[in-house]
Amino acid sequence: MKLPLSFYQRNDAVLVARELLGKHIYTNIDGQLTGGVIVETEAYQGPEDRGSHAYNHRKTPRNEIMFKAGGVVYMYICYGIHDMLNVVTGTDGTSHAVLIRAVDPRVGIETMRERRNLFTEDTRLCRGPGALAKALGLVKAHNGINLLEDKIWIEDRNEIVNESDIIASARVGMNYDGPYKTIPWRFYMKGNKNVSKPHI
DNA sequence: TATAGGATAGGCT
DNA sequence: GCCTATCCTATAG
Repeated sequence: MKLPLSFYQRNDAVLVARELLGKHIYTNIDGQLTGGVIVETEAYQGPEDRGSHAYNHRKTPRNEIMFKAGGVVYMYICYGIHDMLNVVTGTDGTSHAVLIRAVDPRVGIETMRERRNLFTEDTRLCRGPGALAKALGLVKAHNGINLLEDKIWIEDRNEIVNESDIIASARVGMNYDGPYKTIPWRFYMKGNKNVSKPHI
């Protein structure tokens, strides 16, 4: 059921990002099981990718986990407020990763609402990378956790995702010029209400 | 050591 | 649609 290490350790983060759509992500944190279906991802691929923290082989205390073999989690804080969840991919020494940007919530919805302070039906529950990390109970301290352990993991439940239901577009928040600003490495499920804005 | 700015989200106009 | 909280990190001096 859990995706095997071989899924993550391919040296093609763009392919992994696409294939993570429709997979089920779970966390078991503070005794609470929460999870849902991944509906939006972004790929960050290699030292040439100007959008990546590992651009130009940059390796710092923050991002060194990106250089590990695939199948572990890379967590970092954005804008001083939001914890971001990434899945490290590729073989040892590469710096590929996939940012999980949105989840269709399925399990432990009450727990996720409490963590998010949303107490009614609200499509914002896991919409956006900061939102889903908070709903799933993930913080920077979870950096480096292996996806084959029992704190956070991803399962293939044999749900078919049609190619025609996948939209590829430019990644969000790329504030610089060059080809990596517009390269279509963001993937999301067409029409899904849990996909973050902007819808381009 | 100092400082600018970020792979965002939520609230307000 | 615009504004900004909030703080860690990367980078320059």
